[in-house]
Amino acid sequence: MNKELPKVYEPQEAEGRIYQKWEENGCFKGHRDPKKKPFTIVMPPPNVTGQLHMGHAMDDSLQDMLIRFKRMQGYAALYLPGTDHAGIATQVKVEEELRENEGLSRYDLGREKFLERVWDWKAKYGARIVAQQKKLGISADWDRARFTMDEGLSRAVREVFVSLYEKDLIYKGSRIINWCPHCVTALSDAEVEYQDKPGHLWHMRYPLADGSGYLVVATTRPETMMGDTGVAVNPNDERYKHLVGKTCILPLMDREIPIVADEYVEMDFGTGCVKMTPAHDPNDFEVGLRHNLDTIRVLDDNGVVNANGGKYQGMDRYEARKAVVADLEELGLMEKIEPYSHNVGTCYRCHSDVEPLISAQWFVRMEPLAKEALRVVNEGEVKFVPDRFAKTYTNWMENVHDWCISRQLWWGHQIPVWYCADCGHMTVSRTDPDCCEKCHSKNIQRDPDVLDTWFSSALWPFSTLGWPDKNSEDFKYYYPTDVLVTGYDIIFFWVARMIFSACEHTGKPPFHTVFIHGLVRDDKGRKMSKSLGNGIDPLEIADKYGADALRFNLVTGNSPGNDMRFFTERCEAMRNFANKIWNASRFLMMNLTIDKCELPSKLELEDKWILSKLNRVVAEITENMDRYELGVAAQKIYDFIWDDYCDWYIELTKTRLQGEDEDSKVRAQQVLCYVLTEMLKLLHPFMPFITEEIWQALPHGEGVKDGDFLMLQNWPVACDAIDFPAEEKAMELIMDAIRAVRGRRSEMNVPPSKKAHLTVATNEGEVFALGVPFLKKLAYASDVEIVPADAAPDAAGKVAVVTHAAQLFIPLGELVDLEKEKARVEKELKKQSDELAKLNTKLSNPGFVSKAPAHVVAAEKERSVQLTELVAKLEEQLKGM
RNA sequence: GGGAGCAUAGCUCAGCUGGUAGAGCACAUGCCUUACAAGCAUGGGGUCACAGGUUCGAGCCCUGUUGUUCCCACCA
Repeated sequence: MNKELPKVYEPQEAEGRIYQKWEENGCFKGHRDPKKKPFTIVMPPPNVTGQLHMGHAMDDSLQDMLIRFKRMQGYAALYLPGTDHAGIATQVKVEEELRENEGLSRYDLGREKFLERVWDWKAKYGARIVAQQKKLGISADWDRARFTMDEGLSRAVREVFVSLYEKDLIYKGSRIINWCPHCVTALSDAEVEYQDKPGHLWHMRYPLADGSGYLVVATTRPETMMGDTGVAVNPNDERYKHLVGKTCILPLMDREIPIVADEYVEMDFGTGCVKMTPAHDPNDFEVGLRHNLDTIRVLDDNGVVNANGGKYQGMDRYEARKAVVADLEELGLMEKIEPYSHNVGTCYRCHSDVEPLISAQWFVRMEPLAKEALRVVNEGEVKFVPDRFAKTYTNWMENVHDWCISRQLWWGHQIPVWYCADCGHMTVSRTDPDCCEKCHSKNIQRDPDVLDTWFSSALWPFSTLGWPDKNSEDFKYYYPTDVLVTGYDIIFFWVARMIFSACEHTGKPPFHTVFIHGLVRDDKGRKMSKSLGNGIDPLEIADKYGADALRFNLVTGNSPGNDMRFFTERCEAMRNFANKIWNASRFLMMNLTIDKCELPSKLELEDKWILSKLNRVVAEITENMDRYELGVAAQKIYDFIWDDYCDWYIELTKTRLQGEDEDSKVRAQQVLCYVLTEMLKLLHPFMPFITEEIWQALPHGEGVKDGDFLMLQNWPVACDAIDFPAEEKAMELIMDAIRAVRGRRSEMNVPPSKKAHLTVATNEGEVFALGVPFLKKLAYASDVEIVPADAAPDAAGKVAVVTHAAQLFIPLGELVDLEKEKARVEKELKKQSDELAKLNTKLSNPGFVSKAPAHVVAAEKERSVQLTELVAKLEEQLKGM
């Protein structure tokens, strides 16, 4: 009945085949099962702009590990995938393509035709991303894949917009917003990235209108001066008190502007005089409101000086800066120019400098929404893992400004507002109106703008489940979802907005846990980016080392929330690990005569040892998974498989497998098979492909039918029946002896092929009697003689090794350099007696004995006894040399 | 100006509620031991940034210092 595994595991071949099997058999599908508890993860929808990068690979892998774990634990698991229309990002890409291929702009095509192109793009790249995720083994329910501009999701967007408007939580207003002149659209605060850039502080003279001299203003942005409508000073500034209420002449424009006093001005910065440009600076705007200053916009939507800019009209903002500076210098009005580094806002998509300017836009009123969003986090209804990110979240939420949601783009959810040309009324409606709701004029026009792409992402956890359809079975069963997995870089963009949106519209937080991970960086710690060209393609890695190796690499070696560096060599190590399991399984298959996987009733010492260790590792890994310590869990299964199972247990069973005793042989196979099966389950969330492949080839236990899959087997549960602490300890005594003998032989460069007689002097005779075959095989003993500890042979002419439980003697006298040997024993003795001295100091400390927990004291006492014995043995040994 | 992270072996990083410092890679030595040389065995290598404090006991908790990274914030 033994199927043979191919000699080499080829992930390239196996992964696609296995994935297809899973998919064909509906393994990924979420089923609403009233008898089961749901466990739901909504996938953060990747943009349809391009392809999967390493960050996605990590994000998706972590989610897949959680969902596979929960699925095996018997939850009704739903992993809901999808993609995001990604407003600006996608529109810009399609525009670029259009320009490069056809030399056209979107305006050449017109809105409708252009949008057709974007839909084509979406079809192409959306599909590509899904294919890439499948390569990584992502077990999402693809039949339910959603897109943020699907009909249902668009309905949700519309419902949310209108209902917020009705509650006066959405309004239109003219305010200073962040404007990207390159993308030609408004941006929200979150979409501005501040960069420290070197610039200058220009000190410019503004002559006083009464001809009594001039004052000097300092600015980083001289090109906005045409829009100046005042100069402000601090009311307490003795230098300028006499000027307040007077006016000065705006150079180059010859406009008379007032000098006002406002607390906003810092006396000790610059000159203490600040030019006020209310149309192009948020602070100046506020000051302007307080002092009734005019608002003059001097830059148009493309960042070019407009008709208000006098002779600078038509110049780009940077050209205008140069021209203004040059002209002022010529007029002798430039007092000085200082180098000055300052924070410049840039567009998060194209990194052009953002232009603050006054503009009529739509906003979400944040203060009322933030309240509940803060409460659910503060009261623990939503937990962040690691919890320090809760603070990041609350800090932001406490200081959040109104959210600018309108974008001057075409690709996105068009704002459901119609303006009446006759009465000016705004009709805001869930369904497209054909007339003004107030005056019934047919002369209405829809707002051309679309919504911020994050407006629809904010609804993702419930819009994907059927909301606002109140009768949606999916919504009723799966909502709220369970865990949201994402990087810390989009807490503000997305997590925060999902939380307040869900609270407002569904009355519940969208998930109970936010599992935050860090960024994947390159091997030098730099962010992977297109401009640096240092991105590593996850698909290439998966191709070369296997998706399993890639996933394992991404989950181990870093802790939650911290960035990780990506080393290709580590993938190699993980590939080697996969190979290790493969070969261990292959070895087992080669020796397999059983056709059923079940534990025998009679267990040997080494069987109990491995089972007991397995039992503990099951409990620990399960706990680690429950606590989102995926990296720790992965490390533990790695160690267990490699060290305990492969390096020890398989070696320990070889004698039996190759021996004459049929019963013992079969029982060894049974335990090997059982433990391997359990290990495969534990490893499956991390390495789904190879574990499935091996499991399919193994004989199975009760209840497993043909055509079953490992991915749907039950997660192991720890149980007392295979907990054998005493045997585990006993086995370790033998292993200690083996290690000790190996160490001695290795130091003396004795090859394994040279077997030697081994004498074991011990009080644990019974245990060591069981260990004879292991000592023979693994400690290279020709034969083993066990004597009581007090009957230890004379060490003369022998090499002696000492462990806590035994003294071991090997007659290798002629190979030993006696002086070297003596030095070694002396060193060992010193080490051990130092340790013993330290321990005894501790034990003689009354504070320790009385205050430390009893089990700790007991353990230390026990250790002291053992160490005392060990030291005595070593001293004795040294005496005989 | 606020807030947070990090500092542990040559490198990259783990170290869960304080109780004998770990892994991978690299390095050294010996092994083709019939699953695996993508391997096996053995070994070297750490004042856990610094200074205090709490504790019987600190890599872990507290305070401060230094270095470093990041986030937020309207100082022209």
